[in-house]
Amino acid sequence: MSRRGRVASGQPTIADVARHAGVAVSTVSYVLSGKRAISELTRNRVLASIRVLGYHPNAGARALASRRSNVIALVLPLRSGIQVPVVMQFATAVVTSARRHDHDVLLVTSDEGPEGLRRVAAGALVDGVLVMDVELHDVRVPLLRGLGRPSVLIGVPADTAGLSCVDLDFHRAGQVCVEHLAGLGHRRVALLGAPAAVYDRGTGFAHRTRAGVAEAAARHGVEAVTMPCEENATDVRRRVVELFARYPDLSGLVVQNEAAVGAVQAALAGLGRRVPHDVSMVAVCPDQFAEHAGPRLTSVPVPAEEIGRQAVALLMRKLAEEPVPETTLLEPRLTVRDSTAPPVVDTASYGGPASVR
Amino acid sequence: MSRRGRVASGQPTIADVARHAGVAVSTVSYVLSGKRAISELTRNRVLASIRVLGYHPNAGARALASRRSNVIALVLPLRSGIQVPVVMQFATAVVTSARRHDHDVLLVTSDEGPEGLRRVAAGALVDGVLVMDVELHDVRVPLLRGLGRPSVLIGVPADTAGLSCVDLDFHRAGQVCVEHLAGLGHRRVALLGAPAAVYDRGTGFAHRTRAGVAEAAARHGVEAVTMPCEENATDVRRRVVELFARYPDLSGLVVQNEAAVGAVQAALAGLGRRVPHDVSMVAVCPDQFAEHAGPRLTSVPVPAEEIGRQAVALLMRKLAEEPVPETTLLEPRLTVRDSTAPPVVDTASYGGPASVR
DNA sequence: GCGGTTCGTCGAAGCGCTTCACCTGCGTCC
DNA sequence: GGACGCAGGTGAAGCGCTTCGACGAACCGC
Repeated sequence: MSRRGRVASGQPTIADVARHAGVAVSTVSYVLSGKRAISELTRNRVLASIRVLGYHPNAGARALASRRSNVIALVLPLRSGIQVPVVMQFATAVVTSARRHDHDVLLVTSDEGPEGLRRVAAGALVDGVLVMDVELHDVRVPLLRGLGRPSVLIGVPADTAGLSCVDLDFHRAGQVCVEHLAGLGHRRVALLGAPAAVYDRGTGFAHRTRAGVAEAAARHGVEAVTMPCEENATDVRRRVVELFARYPDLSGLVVQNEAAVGAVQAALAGLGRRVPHDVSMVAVCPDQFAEHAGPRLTSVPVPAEEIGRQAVALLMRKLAEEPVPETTLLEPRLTVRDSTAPPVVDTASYGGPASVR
Repeated sequence: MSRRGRVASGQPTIADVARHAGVAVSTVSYVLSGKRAISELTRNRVLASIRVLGYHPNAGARALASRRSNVIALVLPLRSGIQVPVVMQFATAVVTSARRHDHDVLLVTSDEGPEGLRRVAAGALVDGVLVMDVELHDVRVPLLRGLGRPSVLIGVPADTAGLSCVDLDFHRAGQVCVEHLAGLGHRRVALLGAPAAVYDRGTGFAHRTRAGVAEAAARHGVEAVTMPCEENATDVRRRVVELFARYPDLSGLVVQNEAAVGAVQAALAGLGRRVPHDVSMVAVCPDQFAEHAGPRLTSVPVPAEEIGRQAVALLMRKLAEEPVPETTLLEPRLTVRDSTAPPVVDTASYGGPASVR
């Protein structure tokens, strides 16, 4: 007796709607799903009843019957060395895109470990999985392969066989930065990278950028050195000082650590090196950030929003059992602003480090 | 025919477990839920079968039958002026705590508007709701009251009747900062607050802090001015310059804007004002941040983790239909570090602004 | 040794939805 | 004009789980 439905939960059920509209339950279902043709007349009656009763389909019942929860899992990294704002951008892009595809997002943190993934996937709580912050040799990768649910990685592991990955082409990003500096005439550049921990655990983007920098440098006859870099002012300062002590002719800097950019600028100022007069600087950071820095930074943004959108789109295609490419790499885009310039060659007009402090 | 179960989804069902263990389906259920006494022997047989078969209960079926999804919604703010790292801390604390209570977390963004809340709540996708970034007169508040599901707010609206709220006691935090400065002997202080947009939309924490600052100042005979403050270096610099131009005797600063702290320091340095010699500064920011700044900052942290944990605990108690208090305010804790000191009174030994630049 | 408990287990009735098989009428095609 | 297809609708069988009532067996007090 369906009076129970109303008594128990307070929410009207599909049966209430059907009764109110004078049609069968299945008809209501078809109106909602659009999986069958329904006459204009009936459809409108049903929709009216839905509105009048304030009906919302019960997610559990729907998931049980259709074997689809319309929820995807987003596995977020919550450990040291991550770029919190960038992660947040990903997350919001993912949620927004997922909603457009009529899906919700379940937040799973990596500190629950792979077990969390298995739990939500095996229990059919989620239809598919989005994994962020993928390492080159990630423990979750074999698990994903045997999960029995579609998944998309944000980031690219060493072996992509049987997976789908989306990311900025960080190799290319590294190249682009160096090419820009080389084109301006710089002959020695340095990459101030992610924190050491990020390299140590083999995070793809850090390694790929480094490789791209090295490769482009070799190709353009530029000397390139790489240094990991923590995010606190103290460490940044030490790194920068060390860098210029060791390589006095260093004139170009690639900073791939948004959180450290401000500290790098401060450290350079402390050394009396002006940007871009004495040293050029290109940052891998969001455009908004680059715009507000002083001077405005030549930068390559990580298109978090675009990546998140693509990742969701790929996952949806996999859920629909359409074929998708294994790897999707987005082309980096370098925007020239005020922090890069040709190096000073005329030592006579050189107003650099020595004259200040 | 339960062969269908295995064929269709690949996952073993509770019926498979029951058959394998030679017991009734209900017995397996009771083993899992612990809602009835089960003999040690039977329990072990069932648990063994579960392990052997790799059984995971189907979330949809469970939700349908039990009217509990074991999922809570976390409504995150994703708009301008928020403190991204703090929000992230909240989120991770919430996810971690929720997992300890055997719940998962569904991410809902505010930009879907109140409709998103209604959707997940009415559809029984979630059992309860956690709302962040609450405004004094939040449109979601009336909605929450009529939602028919338990909710907990992180932040405190103007009218808390019938709600449950958790937050740092920002009023007290404002007081504590001023009391510390007053105790050191400062006679004119300024609050560099959140971005103007945050005040404009009536976000509780910003208004309460301001009120606390004003009140404590009045009580201690201190002059206090307040200025909203954007997060980019340009605006911060302008504000700081303006502040000291208008109030040359200003010697104490309360900065409630983690993202601006670095820029404030830079601006002060630019004006030739040393911290803490010429101006004392207390920040509302995470301890870790305060520790790494130079000089180390006297600060009041927002205990995001603790608040998140409490919020989840409250929500769980509401789900269990236990009574909970309307408002839970956490006492702020001020840690004295190196950025505050008594003001310079001996003008003879004053080596401040005028002598530099 | 006989009612009354308590313990451990079982069977079956849903939970609210989707989907399949089926039915009816109607226009269409040779 | 009979076979056919199709649009539009119905009923009922699950989906995999929880939970209620029932039931036998063991245990209690007297």
